[in-house]
Amino acid sequence: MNFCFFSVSAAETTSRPRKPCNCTKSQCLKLYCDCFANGEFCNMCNCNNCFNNLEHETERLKAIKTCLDRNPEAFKPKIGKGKEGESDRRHSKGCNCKRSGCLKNYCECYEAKIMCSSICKCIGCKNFEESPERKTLMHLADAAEVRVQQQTAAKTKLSSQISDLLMRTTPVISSGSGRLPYTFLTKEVVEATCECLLDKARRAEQTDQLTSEAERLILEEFGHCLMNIITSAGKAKADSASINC
DNA sequence: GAGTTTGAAACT
DNA sequence: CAGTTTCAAACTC
Ligand SMILES: [Zn+2]
Ligand SMILES: [Zn+2]
Ligand SMILES: [Zn+2]
Ligand SMILES: [Zn+2]
Ligand SMILES: [Zn+2]
Ligand SMILES: [Zn+2]
Repeated sequence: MNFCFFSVSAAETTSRPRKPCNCTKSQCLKLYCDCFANGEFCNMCNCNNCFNNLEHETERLKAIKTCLDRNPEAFKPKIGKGKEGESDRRHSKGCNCKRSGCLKNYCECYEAKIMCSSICKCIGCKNFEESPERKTLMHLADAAEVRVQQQTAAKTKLSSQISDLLMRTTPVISSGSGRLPYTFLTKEVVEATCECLLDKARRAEQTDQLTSEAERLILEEFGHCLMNIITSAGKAKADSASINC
């Protein structure tokens, strides 16, 4: 629904997007910092007293040496895995979880989307192939993914139909009155809007228990749709007016 | 957004 | 090596 096509411009033209860190006490020179741990400089991060940059080259190299001294494999390909002959995707050291059941992102195995293995020393692990808890979680996860995709699809459809209609009908609209052209309320737009709202309703039905809250969300979404239509109609009128003058 | 929970990394 | 502390992120409300 929002027409921002220019959002991904300056950020990652060359490198893949990395989540910015928020370190405050490590100066991004310890493995606590994900940027540093991945052998990368901090870029577009929210850290304080960051030394993980070219301006602190000396300190940085010193820190790297310290880490390497503690663990020579500290900066190795990480999750030691890949298709190395037989070695499946395995965590190099295994996790040591005690309270997460290895089914939350606290667990490095789960975070890497891999099963725990024999080298893990976790307690109460539910992150193994046959685990019912794990399967349930997976189901819920991709169900949510489907819902998001449906919502996105509905919004895209509505947007495209509105702009489509804008192209097709703009030259014809020339009513000089102060009213907006109601020709926008076509079958297509109404259907797309209903689809959008229905999708929102289905989503709310499964997440929010409170009916009043669900109604509020749907109404809010309707407001967005209506705003989009009104704005488009207004633009069309303005355009046709400028053409006539 | 504030506060809590968690486990890797660091330290002793 | 084991026990403790520190840390930043994941999570909860
Ligand atoms: Zn950092
Ligand atoms: Zn960073
Ligand atoms: Zn930093
Ligand atoms: Zn784990
Ligand atoms: Zn594990
Ligand atoms: Zn586990």
